[in-house]
Amino acid sequence: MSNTQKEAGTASTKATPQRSANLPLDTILQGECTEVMRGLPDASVDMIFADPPYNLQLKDQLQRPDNSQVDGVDDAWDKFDNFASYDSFTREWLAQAQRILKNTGTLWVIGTYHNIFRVGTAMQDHGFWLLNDIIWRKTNPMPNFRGTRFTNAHETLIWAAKSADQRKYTFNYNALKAMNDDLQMRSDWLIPICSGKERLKKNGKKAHATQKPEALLYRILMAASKPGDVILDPFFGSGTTGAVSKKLGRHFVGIERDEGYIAVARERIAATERLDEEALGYTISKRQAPRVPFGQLVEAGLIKTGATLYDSRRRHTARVRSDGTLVSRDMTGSIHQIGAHVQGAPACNGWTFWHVENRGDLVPLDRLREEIRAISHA
Amino acid sequence: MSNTQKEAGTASTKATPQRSANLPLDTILQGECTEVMRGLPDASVDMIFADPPYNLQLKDQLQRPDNSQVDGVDDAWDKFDNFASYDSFTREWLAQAQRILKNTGTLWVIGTYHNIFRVGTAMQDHGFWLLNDIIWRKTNPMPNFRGTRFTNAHETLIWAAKSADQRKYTFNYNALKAMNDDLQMRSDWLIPICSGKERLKKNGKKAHATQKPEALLYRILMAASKPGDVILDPFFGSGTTGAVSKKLGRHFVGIERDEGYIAVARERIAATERLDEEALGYTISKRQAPRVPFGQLVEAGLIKTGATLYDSRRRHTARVRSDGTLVSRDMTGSIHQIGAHVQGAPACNGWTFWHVENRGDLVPLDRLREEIRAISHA
DNA sequence: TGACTTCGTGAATCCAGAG
DNA sequence: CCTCTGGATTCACGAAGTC
Repeated sequence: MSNTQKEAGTASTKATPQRSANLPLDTILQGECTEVMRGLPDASVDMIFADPPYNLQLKDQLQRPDNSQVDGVDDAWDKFDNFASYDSFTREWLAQAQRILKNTGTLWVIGTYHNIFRVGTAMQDHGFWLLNDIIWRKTNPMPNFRGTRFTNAHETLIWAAKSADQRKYTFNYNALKAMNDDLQMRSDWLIPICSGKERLKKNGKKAHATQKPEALLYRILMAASKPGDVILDPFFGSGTTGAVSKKLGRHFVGIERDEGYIAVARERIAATERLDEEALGYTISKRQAPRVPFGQLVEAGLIKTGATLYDSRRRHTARVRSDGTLVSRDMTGSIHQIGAHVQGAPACNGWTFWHVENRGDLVPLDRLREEIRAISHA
Repeated sequence: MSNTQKEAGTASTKATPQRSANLPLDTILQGECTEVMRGLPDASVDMIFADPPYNLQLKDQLQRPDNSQVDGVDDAWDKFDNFASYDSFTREWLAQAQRILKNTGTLWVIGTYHNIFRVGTAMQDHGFWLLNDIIWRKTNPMPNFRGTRFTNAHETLIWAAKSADQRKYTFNYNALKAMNDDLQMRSDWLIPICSGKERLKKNGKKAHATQKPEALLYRILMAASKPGDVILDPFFGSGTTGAVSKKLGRHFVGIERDEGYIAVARERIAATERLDEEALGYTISKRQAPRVPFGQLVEAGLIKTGATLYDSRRRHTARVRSDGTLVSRDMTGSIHQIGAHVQGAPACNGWTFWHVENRGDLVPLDRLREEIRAISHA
């Protein structure tokens, strides 16, 4: 720690931020969000979760960029002025977020209709590439007491990659699918609001007005980060991001202005335990598994040269050559090429298309590949 | 019809728009959205539903795992050079929409993450007052075929009043509550996509790439318009807004550029029938229902002078005086005032707070009021 | 007829690595 | 930049065909 950012609880000095060479892990930095972010190194964090102010009472929370006070003028101008200052605030922290994020990293922002449209627009303008907007559906929202509107029963999250050409972001597709009864996870998530024992209290009152449920952060971290990753939360608040990061074996970096919230968050995180390795395990996708060429199955003797392969309905056949290529009636090539060829399809995954016969049953090549992987892993 | 806008099928002339004195009801005006809107009078429509282009930025053809092609939106009307040109397009039609809308009217816009943030920002900048964002959750969305993102399973609607000081907009709270098993309607709506018989075909192919389900428009019109109201749809497309407006006894004004879509929509609307009065009847909002003073219940004998009232947990009591005021230990006043007083609350709805005892059970005053209304209505 | 299977399709910013 | 290739990847619903 060598600059204006300071670890929670230590004294602070106001000075020009100097960029530190590396990140202080699993700590809370006290200070203004944008200012502290300026001190963090380029391309250093794997994921950012941001829960910025929702712009509900802007005058109390924000000032113009030049720190001047917003005057009481007529409503329309006043409103425009508020939006403008909120926008500049948003664009400043987004610019820092984009700089700090690794190329493979993604940004999550949560908000409501008061602010989320402005945040989304700013993200697009900065070149973030939107991947999804996610709807957090609340099982137990506060009703609309006056009967003047619909129950505001959701909040919106925006999930974005660093830029349009960054397509290699972290997304644990299969883990999320597993969490959803083996169906692709959708963009609408049903999660209760934070209440009961999870809700942090201080002197009998809620410690933070907008504490997010851990289940929400759990799903986000499971989806878009890996164990050991560094998660930045520039609006740390009561520390939900830190607590869930610790639970899931991720590192966190929190930024928070309010010393009171920091104290609450530190205590909370200290009381949180990392889940054990078994609980941390998650479904990895085939994409992450080591590549196994088909020829290796022939080499290993799992498939014999000259063996006949069939598709699942025995409508097509091909024979295996010693170099791991296939031959059909009029063509030779890879398992994929021949699979595509016999079907007249533009492409084909030979691993799932072709089968070998075993005591009358057809076994897909994919299963033999799994055996190879299990052996070489052991 | 006296200006550049023209009814569907008639000849058109390009000329400077002159504003017409009144609206051509239940017709489709052919032309560019903003240009045609310039010809419509100020403060003349009760509700606007807008389904603008989403500005999707699709690159290559997408194939399903079975190698079939996805028939994506590649229409010219969805092509914009960049965000700036989409924004100026948006701001132009929004400005007209705001001018044309009655003070009591509301605007609905639908979109996805590709465009909705820009639309929402522009609406706020124009002074529209956002009332809710509504999530249309699709029961049967298209999956993400590549396993690269979450299933994009929803679209977002923004519902807004004309300006922050327009609070007397139309909202049929009770009708919506009745549609939702007597629970307050939430901001997330589960509705299937438009398919099957409802989906309009032309030469065996879908007539419009983005036809909206009638159930969606049904709920919107039930919520935010009254029979006889005028509904404007500046992006009329296949005419879902027109068809549902006719069904529900509303008038529509459609604007559409494409003659082919107009032909489809006209035929569709001609084949649509207005629902009968019984089906049309909906719960009258309590705020619109005739006001029933508490004293009227006393007058009617439903509550006896001197009777004791209780809150639902019998923690507080008050006694009824003959003039319809209540008396607690140290104060007299209306049911609302005394309800607030005994709780130490700033305000209280006495109709739901206070109960009378009936054979040991507590019955809220609200239920007795409903009886009065039923009697006086008959 | 009925149960069962197959096929088509929907507002979609939808691949990664080697050479 | 490019091209080429391996190979990973889908849910709900309606219509039509099959047994």
